Amino acid sequence: MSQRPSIKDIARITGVSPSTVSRALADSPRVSQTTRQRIQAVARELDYTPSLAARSLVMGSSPIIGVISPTLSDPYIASVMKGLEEASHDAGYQRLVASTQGDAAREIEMVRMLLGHNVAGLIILSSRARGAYRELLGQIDVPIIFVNSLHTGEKVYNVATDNEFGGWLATNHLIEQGHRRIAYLAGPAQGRSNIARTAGYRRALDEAGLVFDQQFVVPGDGSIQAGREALYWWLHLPSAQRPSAIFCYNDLSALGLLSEAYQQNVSIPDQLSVIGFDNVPVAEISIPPLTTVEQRTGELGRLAVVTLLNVLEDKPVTDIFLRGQLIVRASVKQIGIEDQTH
Amino acid sequence: MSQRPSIKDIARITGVSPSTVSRALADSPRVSQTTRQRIQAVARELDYTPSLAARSLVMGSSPIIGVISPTLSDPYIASVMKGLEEASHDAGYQRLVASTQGDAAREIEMVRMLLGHNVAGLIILSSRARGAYRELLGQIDVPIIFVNSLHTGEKVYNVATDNEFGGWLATNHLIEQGHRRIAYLAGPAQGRSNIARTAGYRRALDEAGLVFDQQFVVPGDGSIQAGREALYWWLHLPSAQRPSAIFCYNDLSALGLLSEAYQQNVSIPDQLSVIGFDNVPVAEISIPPLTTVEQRTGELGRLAVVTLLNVLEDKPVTDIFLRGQLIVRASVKQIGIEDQTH
DNA sequence: GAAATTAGTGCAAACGTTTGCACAACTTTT
DNA sequence: AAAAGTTGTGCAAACGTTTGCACTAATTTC
Repeated sequence: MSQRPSIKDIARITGVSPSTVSRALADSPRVSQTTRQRIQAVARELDYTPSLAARSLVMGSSPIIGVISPTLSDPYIASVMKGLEEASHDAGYQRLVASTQGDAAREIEMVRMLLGHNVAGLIILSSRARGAYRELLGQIDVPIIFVNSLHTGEKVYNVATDNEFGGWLATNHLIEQGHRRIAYLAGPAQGRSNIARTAGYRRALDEAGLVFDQQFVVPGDGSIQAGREALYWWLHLPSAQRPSAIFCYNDLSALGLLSEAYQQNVSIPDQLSVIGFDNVPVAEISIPPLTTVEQRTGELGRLAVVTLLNVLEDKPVTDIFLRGQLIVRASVKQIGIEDQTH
Repeated sequence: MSQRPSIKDIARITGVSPSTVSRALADSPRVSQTTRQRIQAVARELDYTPSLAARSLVMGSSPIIGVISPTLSDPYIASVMKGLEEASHDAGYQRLVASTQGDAAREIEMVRMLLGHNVAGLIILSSRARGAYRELLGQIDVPIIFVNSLHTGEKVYNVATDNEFGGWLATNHLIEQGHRRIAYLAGPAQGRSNIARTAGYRRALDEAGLVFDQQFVVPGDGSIQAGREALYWWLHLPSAQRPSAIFCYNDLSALGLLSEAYQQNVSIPDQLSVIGFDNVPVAEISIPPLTTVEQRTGELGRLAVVTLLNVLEDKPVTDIFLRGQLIVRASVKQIGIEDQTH
């Protein structure tokens, strides 16, 4: 009641030593069938829960995965978390989750705290702390898995979306649909994923023999608002210079653009084709439904855990780059040759 | 490097006892200025991080809040989490987060695990385990805060959205806009929040002298799909019997309805007014933008932490019921008397 | 039937902290 | 100059486990 029962209480009641209780509860073969059952019965009776603090102290590690994320309120993160949660639970691990609000200093502070808990490993989502790790990484002796941010080091592994490929896939789809004037609504300028998606965009253009035009890269930050502003950018272009299609850094900004287009009576996809990235749940019900490149977020989380577990078990591990598929909906229009010559 | 430095290492280096080191690091006044600084310098030098397991063991509790949630991938939960995270971080607490996939048995398992970690308290979101707690609650000596699910017991407190009020607010708004035939697209039938919103819906009808008609309560589960199906329910009604407005259990199903309406050329709000519940971020960019009742989710999370902290500090605490405001956008149309007489 | 093995159990140390108590060395009070 | 107080430090116990080692008793082997 007031105090949780300990192994000693069980020992006293059953008349054996604490060691025997410990072994019995761990189903050790070194304790007889009968005493084991007696002990387990008493444990159940007392509603015994082991002190994980004590166990962690003596074992030097605990079955907890430390997870660090810049935020918890982003649907992309939420989905990664879900995969993470399922996989870790199945493996008998719990998660200690810390969020950093995108603050690099706080990220490092969190790493230290989690290490103080003897976590078995660390999974870090979309790390914001670039160089800051350099020093720390060497010191840490638990494995670290970075999700969607690339780091190197001993016991450091990566699970990431192949953003370059995704960018290529999206752009290439637009090209295949006949588009020749294709803009890119960018994400956070310094972000790895934005840089990679931009690279994929350029490669697709290059392969199709189209010239890359910096004018067609619209600055943005992945927000709904950025999408809205992109529409005004488009509207203010002389119509002869307007792109016929735009690849958006993410679904959220694509949806913002769609919404504003509707308000301003710009018809999507008739006047402008739009493609997003992520395949968030609501992309399915936008007007028109959004064509996008899926990001296998749940899988990302799941694989991060699998990788971590493999490292812990000394199995061979390699960095993983996940490729998403194109999800074709209705925001991209096929156009003929005549449509694009101005 | 290989082993994290302990308090003993610092003691050895500085030539004092472990006790003194412990006190120095805790900024105890019982240790002299000079030794304190020397010790702290060495600690910083060694990159010392305290073993939280050891501390938790000796102190009998640790600055961790156990959080249990049915899922992590729902935007509503994500937002509550955000408020929770901010408030707890500011108070110097960490969170151990477990999710249950809505499984009551697993929820109880998680409670036990978290207790094994000596958590300072428990915050449980949208609990699915009804009666199952009865027995457990008495045993637990840490405070428990339930968010959006009502429980009673010693050291048990509630922070919840006033769903009855919200249901009333939404329905009343429709009535004020001239609607007389108002449907309700329900959520999970057994869910507390659905029951409360239904009650609010009925009360608003009653107060306006309108008769409640069970035919106008459409079964659903809060999913996008449920919203879609609701539109077909509406379409298949003889037009004379159709409601002019529908209050949806949540935004997600309202958005599903909106999307399907667009596909089927049903004009919202001209043919049907729609109001949601939650005010999720994308409600702002739906077509048309969704009128809804906000749920102050971040606040819910923040208040859960505040309540927990107050209990821990023996301050007086009461259950909290949060009321959200009406967010008027464009999915509800004002209609005159003539429009509703069939 | 003695020797060797096996099965079942207990002892005690260890994990890294915190903290009540004791103690020594000063400093102040009387 | 003795008594009383203050300041800074150390000792040792405690928290709840796990586990190597030792021990006894029963069983098997020769």
